[in-house]
Parts: sequence; structure tokens; C-alpha cells
Amino acid sequence: MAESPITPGAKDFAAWYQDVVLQGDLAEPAEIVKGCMVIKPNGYAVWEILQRELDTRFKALGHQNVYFPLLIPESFLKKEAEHVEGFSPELAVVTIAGGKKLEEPYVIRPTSETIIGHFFAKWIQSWRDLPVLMNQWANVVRWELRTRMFLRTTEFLWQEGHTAHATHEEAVEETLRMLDVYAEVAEDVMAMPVIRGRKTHGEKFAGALHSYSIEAMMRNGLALQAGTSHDLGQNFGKAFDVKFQNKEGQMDYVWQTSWGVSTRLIGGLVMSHSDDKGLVLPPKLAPNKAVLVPIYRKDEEKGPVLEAAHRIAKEIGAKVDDREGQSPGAKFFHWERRGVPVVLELGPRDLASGNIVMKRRDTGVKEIVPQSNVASRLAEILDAMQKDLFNAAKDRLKANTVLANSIEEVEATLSDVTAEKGGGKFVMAHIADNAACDARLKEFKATIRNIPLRDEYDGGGKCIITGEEVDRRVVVAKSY
RNA sequence: CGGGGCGUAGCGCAGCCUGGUAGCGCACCUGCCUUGGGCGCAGGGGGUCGUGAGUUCGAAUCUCGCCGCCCCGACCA
Repeated sequence: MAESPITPGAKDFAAWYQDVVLQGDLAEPAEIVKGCMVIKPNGYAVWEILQRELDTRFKALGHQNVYFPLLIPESFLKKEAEHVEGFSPELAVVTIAGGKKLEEPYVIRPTSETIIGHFFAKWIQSWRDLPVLMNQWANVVRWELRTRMFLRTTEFLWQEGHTAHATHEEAVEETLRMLDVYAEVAEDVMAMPVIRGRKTHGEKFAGALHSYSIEAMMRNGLALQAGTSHDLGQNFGKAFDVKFQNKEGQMDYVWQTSWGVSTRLIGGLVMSHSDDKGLVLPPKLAPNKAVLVPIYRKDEEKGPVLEAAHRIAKEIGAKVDDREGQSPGAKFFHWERRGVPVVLELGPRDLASGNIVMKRRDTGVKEIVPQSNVASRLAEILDAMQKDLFNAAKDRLKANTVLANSIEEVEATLSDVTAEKGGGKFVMAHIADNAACDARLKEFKATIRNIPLRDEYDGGGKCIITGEEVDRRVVVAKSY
């Protein structure tokens, strides 16, 4: 047997992740462009399904898609004090264009609050213009020092929702509503359980009043921030002078929100479900839900096998791998690495018996079913696999979540955890939201991932670092 | 920016120390054979050895400069 091209996850999780992405044909490093990647057809197809799932939900809630320029005048970023401080270090700036040095440089958008704020100011005069509910599918650039495919790349694809409201209450509702949409897509479509919560002051979006996130646990126990939703307050409204006249006839600044998920979700998908054989895709996100491998020995078998293969595949929406010159074994490995949920085998034996062989990607279980039952059995298997993947991930999350009642305990649990070695945990502890606590956690490279919206533990307690009273336990972990 | 490693066929690498006809595995092409978990056999194509200079009769190999990439750290909604 040939040696597996995939490094075992237990040996080196980071190498395993790279191998799964490459062997699954999702993406490859761009090499010639530092920190960037090429998203290949198999990876882009997954992204398109995710886009469709999200986009449908956004539109059902009244949002409309728009597109703003890639280039933003540099001065715009500077209008909101926290925003510029947060983003300056990672900006790519265009200083020369058309062979001339520009009067004012353009930054390549790292996010679009500023340029959208400018146009909101032009479009909004009255409370009757509100709410404005917009979404943009776009690419953004952030000059990160350390990149990993999908998880953190210099350029990435995302959607950014931007809304403006007449009251803070409405804006907060919108912020939490969109966080729920993200959680639903993560759990129901990606089969990736998440914890909804509020970000600490130190971890919030630069320029927001409050940020909320969904946090998922990867197979190595590290946290992945899978989506964020921000209550921007009136910060950008004031910075860009987005004013409206309210029902009482007074001028007021709009209350804004912004929210986003990115191609990072694909990284989360890989690190939630895949194994040492390669990619495992939940059926709802699989570009090919089933692939049929025809098997024949002699020329006289080839015709009938292929005929039956195409007939059955058409009936159930499967793809037939009828490539010449590749053995069935090679084809099985090919599709296994690419995460196809169900691979079917059809050969002379099956033609004689009227059966077909189905193999499930996640469990590896093979079963023989009558050809007349393929369609219904396939639907059952896909449904079961979707649920099982979620439950397995949920069990892993539970099994690796622990309580801690002293900072030493938190430190002992997390200090040796790395992305490569794994062993990560979500440590639930009473910790206050302030700079001193952040600094103490940073000593062993952990962070408060979020403060859960729903307290599933024992309510309030004293902060294990400062002693002050806090109302619930927070999630502490190492993260990507 | 600090520390470490590496640039040789599409990919992965050997050769370098000790200078003398550019090699191996995979992939690719052709033919035959095979096909129920990575078939086999035979033949074949593909390289300015990252780049520039120097030493030498002769440089992938020695010397110096430059460029790029990877890993660790710092940085990071």
C-alpha cells in the first residue's frame, strides 16, 4: 500500500491541516504572492454553497447586496480614532497609480465601515430612510505577519453586513439577530457547534461599542472565532456625520452595526470533521454528495456496468467517475481525500445481484443495498451523517471544556497547548473584563474568547485574578 | 525585525564536504496488460541546478553579493 500523503493529526496537527487542505484540493499557497492562497475548484465550490446558505438568510431578513470600491482614501481610516489604531499596522497602501504619485494614498480595504459610512451620510436624511440593511460580498486585505491557509491569509473573501438604525435598541437587536444567523449556519449547515458570546473590551472590533462572536472548538482544542457581529453605536455615525431627523424633528446620529464571516469558515470546517484519511465534508456543504465508481474486468462487462452506473447516478444525482486508466482503488482514495460523503461501487457482481455498495466517508462503513433502494438509502445516510458529524463535534466540545477556579489552574491547563501538539481546552472561569486580566492570560498566550450570552454554568462569582464580582464564567482558550 | 532552515524536472528529494558527461521516486506521454482499496511491464519526453559576480582549463559543487520561500518568535476582530 502506498504511504499516506497526510501527516497524522496526532503527530503534528498543523502539518495535518495543511495536508488535508492540499490533498482535499481545496487550496494551495500562492507562493508568488506572500501570504495569499489560490482557492481551487473543490474549495471554491464549498464556499459557493456557504455563500448561498448565508445569502438566502440575509435576504430573508431584508438585507440587500451592494458593492463598494476596493480602494479607500487613507484619510477615511483615520476618522474614527480606535479604528485607525486597530487597523494601521496591517494596511496595504497604494501610493502610485497611472505612473504618478497620488495626492492622497488609497488603502486597500481591510473592512468597509469607513467608506460605507461616507455614503450612508449622503443617503440618509430622515428616520423614514431607516433602517438601511446592506451586505457586501468582497475581498479584503490585511497584512498579517503569520498566515495559514483559510485561517489567516493576507487577502481573503468574506461578506460584510452594514446596517444603520434609528435607535440603539434596534441596532442591538440586529447585531444579535445576525449572530444567531451565523450560529445557525455554523451548526445546521457546517455541523460545527459554536458558543455565542460577547467579546471583551480588549478583543472587540476597533471602533465598536461591543462585539459579539461565535467561537468553535477545533480538533486540537484551539478556539476559532468563526463569525463576528458588532454593535458600532454611533461611533462611525459621528465620524462620518451620518445624521437623520427623527420623528420628533430632532437631528441624531444613526446607530450602526456590522457583521462578517469569511473563507476562514472553510478552515473551521476542515478542523472540525476531517481525519487522517483526509477531508470530511458534511453532506450539506459537499459539492458532490455521492460519487459512483464503476468496476469492470473485461470489455464485455464494461458496457453494461457503465450503462447501469450512469442510469443510477442520474437517478440519485451522483457523479460517475468513469475516468479511463485509473484503477478503482485509486479512485476510492481520490474521492476519500476530497471528502465526498458517500462513494458507491458498482461492478459485475452487483449487476448480477441487483445490489450496489455504498460507503460512508465519516464512519468508513460499507453496506450493500438493492439498487431499487439507492435513492432513499442515500438520503438517509446523508441525513444521518450530517447529524452524526454535529453530535461528534458537540461531544468533543463538551469533553474538552473544563471548569477552573483559580488562575493557576487555568494556566496549568493551557500553558503547554500549541496548534501543533494540540491538547487545547475551553476553560470556563470567572474572570473580569479588564486589561489586567488580559495581561495575566497573555503570559501563557491564552485569551478570553467570549463571555457567553447564555450561562450554562453556576452563575456569578469572584474574578480569579482581581477578586471583583463577575456575573458568569467566561471562555478562556488558546486560539487561531 | 531576531533565531533557524531551504532554493537542482510539474511535485518530493539525492548529488555539494573532496570541482570533471545532471540523477532518483512520484507525476506526465505511447503501447501492452490489469481493474471489488493507491496494478504491472516495456519504451519515452521534460533542466539555462534561484540570481549576479569572482576563483578555475573546467562550477550544481568553492568565495562574495543579491532575491525569494518555509519554520519558530514578535504582531494579529
